[in-house]
Amino acid sequence: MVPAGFAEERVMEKRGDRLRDVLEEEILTGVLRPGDRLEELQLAERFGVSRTPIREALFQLSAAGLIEQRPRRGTFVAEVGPKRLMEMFDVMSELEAMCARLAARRATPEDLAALRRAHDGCAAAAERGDFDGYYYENEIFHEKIREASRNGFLVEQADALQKRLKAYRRLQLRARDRLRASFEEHDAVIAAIEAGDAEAAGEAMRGHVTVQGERFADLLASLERREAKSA
Amino acid sequence: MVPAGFAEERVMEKRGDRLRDVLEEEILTGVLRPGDRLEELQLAERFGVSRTPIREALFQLSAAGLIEQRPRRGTFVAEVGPKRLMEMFDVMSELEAMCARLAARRATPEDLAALRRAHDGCAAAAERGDFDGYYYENEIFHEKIREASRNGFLVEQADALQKRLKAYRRLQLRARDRLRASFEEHDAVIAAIEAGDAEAAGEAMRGHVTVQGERFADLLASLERREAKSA
DNA sequence: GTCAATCATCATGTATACATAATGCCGATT
DNA sequence: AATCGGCATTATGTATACATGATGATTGAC
Repeated sequence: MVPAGFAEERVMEKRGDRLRDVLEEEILTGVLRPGDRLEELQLAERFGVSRTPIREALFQLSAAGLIEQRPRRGTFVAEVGPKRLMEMFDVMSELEAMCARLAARRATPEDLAALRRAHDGCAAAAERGDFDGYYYENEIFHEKIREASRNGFLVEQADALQKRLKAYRRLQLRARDRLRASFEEHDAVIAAIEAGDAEAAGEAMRGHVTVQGERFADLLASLERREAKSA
Repeated sequence: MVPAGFAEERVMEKRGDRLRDVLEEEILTGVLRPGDRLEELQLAERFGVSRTPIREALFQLSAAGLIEQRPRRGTFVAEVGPKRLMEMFDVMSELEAMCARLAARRATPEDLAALRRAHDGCAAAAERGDFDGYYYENEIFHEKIREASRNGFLVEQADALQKRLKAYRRLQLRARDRLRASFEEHDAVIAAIEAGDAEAAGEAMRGHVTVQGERFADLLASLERREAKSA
């Protein structure tokens, strides 16, 4: 029987956990690209460890959906087609909408202040046409809304799914008008949350995420068509 | 590079996968109860394998949220408190509501027929006051709605979360009136889906799942209070 | 020259051996 | 008597050795 309550115990991290973080980062940033093979021996040599912790890391990434393990065949960075990407964004939209609805009902004054700061950060980045900056501030904005939902489990789920989708961010179109449109959508969301209008907040957020997903999926589809033609 | 399309390849299952299934079943059915310790050596001996595939199984269960691994300390069947259980049911409600909404829009005639059959199964079980039977038919009903959403990713997420919650089903109250109330809620859901009213279907489903979650959480809270008192 | 079957190669799956940190016992000290 | 600290124990973390199935290259038949 394990004691019911365990506060902040500083726990030694396993090698596998650190390796997972490194590999995850490389997948999310595109150093490792969808379809790439991950060979255990090669990774073991690269990191100077045995295969055992490597396998642990791979299992964790596989469970997170970032890689795909095919027994006896090897493991590969997950490839997501347009159809599935759309499905994932549909769910993401819903989770984010739920966060926004709950945030509208439960956000504390501190939550609202943090949210407003993040929004201002987006504004500044949009103003100067700073795409990378906007991307960064945008993540904070969404994160603050999630936190304001005051549902820890929901936050975990949303974060996990966002990670899976993040690997496809490099498909993002860098259109100036999209930057402004995104910001205006944020504006509608934050206004609804501050007004305590849960339904409006949810709807605004759903639309905001969905349009982003559609753009990704369209672009991905066109890329795949091009590849198919050239192959 | 992995081939883009891989049809039905019969793949050999790993031992770890089979072990995961066995342990999962034992957790979901309550043979292994929240807080129970899982010792690798002991499990290895029990199943007649080495620790390696046992560890694989544990990693998978850990990722699924069914167990908790604390480095150097051991692994335990996950314990979920009332607060977190409520959070999880809130998310479950939302996912199921989303399934219902999508089902109302996209269900094929075959989907609707299967759904109706499942509903009739529930009716029969409720009629004869068969709690176990209703539980079984109820699962099919929900599963059919999920399938009718035609969003494979959503179905996966909903299934995964349902598994995590399933471990708490033994808390279910066996009240006859709850059986009838549940059935009537189902009736509202299926009516809205058949009518193609997405919003109504979603709302009906949300309420249906939420009320169930509240009952679980209340019961769990009362159990924990009792334990705390006796300790 | 093409195709298919056989076999060598190698990455993955599994077992075992070794390393190390957490746990609990026991005795010494206050 | 109670508490602290050291030591033995043991389960987990890691490395290595062995087993096995997938891959593809070679060879032979047509």
